[in-house]
Amino acid sequence: MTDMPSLSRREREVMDIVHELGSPTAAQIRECMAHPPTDSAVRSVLRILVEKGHLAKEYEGPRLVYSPRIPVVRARRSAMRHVLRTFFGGSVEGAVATLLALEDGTLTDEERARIMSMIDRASEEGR
Amino acid sequence: MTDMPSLSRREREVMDIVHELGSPTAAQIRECMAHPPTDSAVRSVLRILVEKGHLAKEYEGPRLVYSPRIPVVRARRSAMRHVLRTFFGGSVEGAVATLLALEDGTLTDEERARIMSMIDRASEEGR
DNA sequence: GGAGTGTCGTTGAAAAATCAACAATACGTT
DNA sequence: AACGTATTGTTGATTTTTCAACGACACTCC
Repeated sequence: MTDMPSLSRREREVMDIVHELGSPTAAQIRECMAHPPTDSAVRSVLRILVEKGHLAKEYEGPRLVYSPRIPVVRARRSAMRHVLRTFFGGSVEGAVATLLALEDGTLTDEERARIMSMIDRASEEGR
Repeated sequence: MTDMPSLSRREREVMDIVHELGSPTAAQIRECMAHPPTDSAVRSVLRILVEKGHLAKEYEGPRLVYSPRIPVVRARRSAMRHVLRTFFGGSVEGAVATLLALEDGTLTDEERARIMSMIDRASEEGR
């Protein structure tokens, strides 16, 4: 059904960076890597990822950029579902708890309000 | 920033399964794999993971089980922080939104209430 | 006892991934 | 034109990963 784990270590690293940056160039991707190999090495990975159908290559003005072929929304859902499953046993409550406790994610009043109303709406639609 | 993933595809798959199951045996791990290789193949990966210090091997009664050496709480935070960063640009609001929208995570009234109060508490403590 | 079954560990060969060297192209500068 | 620099794509060698084949051990059932 959902066969998509076939990404090597470098391939996954690159995919993550592309998701984080949106539509980066090869050079930008390289800059973001933990231990960047040669420029040509990065290009090899990029070529494979395009061949495998995970990345799209297109000219944005003069420069060549790479972007995910799977819609961001779907990728987000998939990633979130995965951590929910493997680290929180499917408990949305637990997941939200550690999300809120992350020091780097402080909420503004507006954000808090919007999240509240999201929960309200979710419970109204409650199947 | 000190990210040294250093896990191959199979290694990551096994680590995820161990996190999901808690303290599984080698056989249980194999059962959970998408495309399970031989029993001995699984054991090779397990041995590597113990050598690398990612898994601990111990006897639970008569049987040998494997468990993560990094505390679950820390692993959860780390995993959540990673998806928050790479898929949601650090937006807690966005992350909570897709979390609530996941079809497989339906909330009971109690859960909903607890999440609400968690958010309240978070905003009180908030800077 | 011994034949069958389940768990465990290691070895070595095949397959895949990683990467630097290289070649090709484009574009501006002198 | 000739040179330098930046960006791209490919090849092939090295390293890592993946995995089945084995061997050892414990235990059960006949």
